Amino acid sequence: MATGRTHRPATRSRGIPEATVARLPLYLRALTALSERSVPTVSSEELAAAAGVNSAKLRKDFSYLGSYGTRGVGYDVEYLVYQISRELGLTQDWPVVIVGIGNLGAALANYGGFASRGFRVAALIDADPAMAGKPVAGIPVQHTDELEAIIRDNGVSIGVIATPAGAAQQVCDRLVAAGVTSILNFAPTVLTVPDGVDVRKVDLSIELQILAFHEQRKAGEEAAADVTQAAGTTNSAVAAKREDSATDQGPDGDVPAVMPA
Amino acid sequence: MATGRTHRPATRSRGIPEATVARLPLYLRALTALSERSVPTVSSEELAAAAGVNSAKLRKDFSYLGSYGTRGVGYDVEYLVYQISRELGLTQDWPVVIVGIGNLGAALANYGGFASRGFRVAALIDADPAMAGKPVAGIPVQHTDELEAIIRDNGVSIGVIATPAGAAQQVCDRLVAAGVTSILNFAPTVLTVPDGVDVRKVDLSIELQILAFHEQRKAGEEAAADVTQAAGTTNSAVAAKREDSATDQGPDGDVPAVMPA
DNA sequence: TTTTGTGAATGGCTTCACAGCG
DNA sequence: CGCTGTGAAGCCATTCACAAAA
Repeated sequence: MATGRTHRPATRSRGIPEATVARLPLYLRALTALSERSVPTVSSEELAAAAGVNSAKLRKDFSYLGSYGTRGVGYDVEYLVYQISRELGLTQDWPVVIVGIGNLGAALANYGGFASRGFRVAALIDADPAMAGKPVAGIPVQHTDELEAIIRDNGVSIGVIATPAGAAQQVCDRLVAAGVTSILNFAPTVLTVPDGVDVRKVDLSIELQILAFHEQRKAGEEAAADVTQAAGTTNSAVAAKREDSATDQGPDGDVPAVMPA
Repeated sequence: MATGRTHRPATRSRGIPEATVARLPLYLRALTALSERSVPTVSSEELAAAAGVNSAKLRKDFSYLGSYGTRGVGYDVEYLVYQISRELGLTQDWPVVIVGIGNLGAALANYGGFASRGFRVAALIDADPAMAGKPVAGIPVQHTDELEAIIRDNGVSIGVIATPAGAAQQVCDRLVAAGVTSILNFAPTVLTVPDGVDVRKVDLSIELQILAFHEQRKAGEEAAADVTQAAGTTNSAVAAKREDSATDQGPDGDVPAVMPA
């Protein structure tokens, strides 16, 4: 952490913790669902349950945004939706390009949640000339040659990389050179970017490996623990309760660690 | 965190920090690349650079696994690959089912990294009867009715949910009831699971929203900061260097927070 | 001399518990 | 009285800096 935070006095204290930022989308989703059911207010307890966090954490998170609740009552759903949307920058709309229209890229292009809150797929880009012009999710694929022009013409600042690992760094460099400052990387590679560019990565095999680690641990403890288990099926039916790790219920979200490298 | 950690004295100290576990796959990938280039040893500095973390963190991480390095020299690549693989449980192979073979499910089925290290797609499952029998990535799709039988017959303990949000909880319940104890969730829903079941989620729109937050902040600071910027293009070409947030280079990975809910 | 392994210091996030407000 | 907002405490992770080993 360097200096920063000198400019813009802002509405309130600047510097929302990263962990909090990572949970805001979760709250927003839960609130949107409540809003659609026309629920007018919600308590920290209820909303926390819907978002899968505990209520103290939620209240602390909201306290960074300001005092938007009413004691003895709870939070106004509509108002909170607006405040969080604004905080996340979703009141404006962000043109996004997806580079690499293979299976995954196509899936992303078709993903509904993309178009919904504040994001708009400005272009699909692929290196395969045979793909050029072919529509995916109603949008014609353009060739990589056009990349720089597309970025500039559309004022794109967020790019999604869904290319094979080998092409990712090169695509990343071109995106950044053309003016992209936020990248969501689905390729299994560590991207190197200049200062001021944010990269987030989504990596299937890493997630699976983390699950495998815990799965293995369960198997080990199960074996060492109760010998109650009859010789039954070969299948590891871990039905027995376990008093291991975290108590917390619901997904805790990620502590993100965005790195303006 | 409850009691736990009574059974199995294990090779060394148990209890590897979650943050460390989340980085092991990253190290493993970097090491595998070195291994393929027949590099015999690597220093913490070099490996850290390849994995995108700093070297002190890497050394501390490895210290939880044991003392696998040689002072003055570094780490033996092959040996480390083996140790980390073993720690992550990748020396055995994990049958995995993917439920929901839409765009995303198909992309996952085709994803190479899946089959590589320790994971095997045991079955593809979809609720659409029209899909049944259709091969995706060389594997015939089976109907949801078969779910329980598939899990049991293949001893599956890891399930991937790629269904629409509305179906996710129901699918999750059936997976868990059939014996699955680890779930990777791509649906934008908070899953409720019994104790002892791990859930990890991958959520595109959350990642984008986090990027939007930082993107918005850049725009704000840019405006307030230098007025140097000529009236030029409408495009927000944030070329200027910034002295904001983290110093660290390379992707920091996620601090995962697996929640045995 | 080089580079690991690790106590100690630091910083951030979560949880607790309760004061304060409606 | 109910529920929010928040200081204080505790926990976990990162970073520092150096002693110890090869």
